[in-house]
Amino acid sequence: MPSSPSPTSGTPPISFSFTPTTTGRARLGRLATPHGDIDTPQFMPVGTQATVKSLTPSDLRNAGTQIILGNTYHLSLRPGAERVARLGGLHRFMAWDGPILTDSGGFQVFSLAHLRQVDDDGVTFASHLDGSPQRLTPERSMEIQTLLGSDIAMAFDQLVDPTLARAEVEEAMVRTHRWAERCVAAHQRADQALFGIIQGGVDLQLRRRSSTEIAGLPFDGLAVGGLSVGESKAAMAATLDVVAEALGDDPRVRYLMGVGAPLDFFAGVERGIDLFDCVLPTRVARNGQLWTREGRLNLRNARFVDDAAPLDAECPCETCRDYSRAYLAHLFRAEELLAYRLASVHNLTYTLDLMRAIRAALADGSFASLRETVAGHYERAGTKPSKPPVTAR
RNA sequence: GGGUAGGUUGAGCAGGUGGUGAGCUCCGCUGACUGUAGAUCAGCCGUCUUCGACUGUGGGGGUUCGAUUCCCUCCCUACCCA
Repeated sequence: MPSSPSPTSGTPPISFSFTPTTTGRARLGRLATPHGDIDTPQFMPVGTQATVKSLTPSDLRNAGTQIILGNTYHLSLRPGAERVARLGGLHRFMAWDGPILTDSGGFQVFSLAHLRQVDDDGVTFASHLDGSPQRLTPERSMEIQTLLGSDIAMAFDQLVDPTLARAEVEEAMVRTHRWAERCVAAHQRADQALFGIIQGGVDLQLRRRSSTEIAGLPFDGLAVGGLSVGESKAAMAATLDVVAEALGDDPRVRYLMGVGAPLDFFAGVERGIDLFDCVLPTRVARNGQLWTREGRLNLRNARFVDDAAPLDAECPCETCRDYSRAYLAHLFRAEELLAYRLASVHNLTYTLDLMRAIRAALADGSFASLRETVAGHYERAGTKPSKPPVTAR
């Protein structure tokens, strides 16, 4: 059956090389793409609609971004994949000349569950913009991603709530496998990589099976999907362990989709994950939550209105270099647009610096102590007191 | 001086022509956010000993079993006329 040849003929669109480390299954690597190289482990900011919200490509570069994400579903609705292609492709359209990975629309099967119907051939969405029917199939998803011209395309998958009955999780997984074969068959471009996605919820048997199935296809990279959707940290870790075990010494790059909380990086990296993406750093930034070496700060809190200190004294970003917490607190209260940019610049810089620190720690064997340090930051301000004591100042 | 419309919990408003005014929107306080329908959402937002109780409709007085509502008077605001 899927003994089809590699979708690429001649030189592969990407190449990945890595060296193992002394830290669990963690590895240090380098991923070469048509638009540049990426150090791994690496974090990819999410730019769903051809923009990482509130940031320019130059902001992204300054924060240390090496690769970003775009989205099939959103861009096909607006402005339209064919239009993007006519305008020179996604890189040119959004003026980002670094690598781009496009998601397949699979996540919207989950996040827009109330707006779609799934069948074995594909998914019909009621557009969240105007309600018009929109059909997404593995073939159309491949076509859209080709039109967008990303460096890395993702297979079209179905993810489900892992707490559903096993039969439902399995059904979505099996469907994902069939779609994966169709994506491989439909994917034509030689200069675009294609990653497969492992599903199976938090059922370890299903995950093992899915890992083997997806790894059996000629994908350029392997992704773990369907996690960080509400399951426990322990369940995510156990699932990643099983996947890592099943993949064995498979040399392809490994991508954990949708994970981006500081401590989650450590859990992924030590289980062999090379790539992460997440909306979390940028989304929470826009909502006033800043990640710092003092933990999570909610800049909307009254305690910051007179705070002349920078967000994070050790952070090199523009926000921390030039502005005070009091100023940011003011911007958030006044709903000034600059708040969103300055906050996003910081959280992204923080996140990418953390990934860099993780790579350095892997290189010198200090991963465990780095994790302890970061955990300390978030234990203080990150854990929510169930009932805060009456505070007197 | 005369007239009109008003004075409701920080602000702005609903409501209320005799029988529970704590209802809304801002502001404010707190929390959430993990392949982005979210620069969004949720809770709280008079006081207290907070599964309840109390106070409160500009001030004062009157009628009434009962007044935010009716009557008298005073004060304040906006506008109109002198």
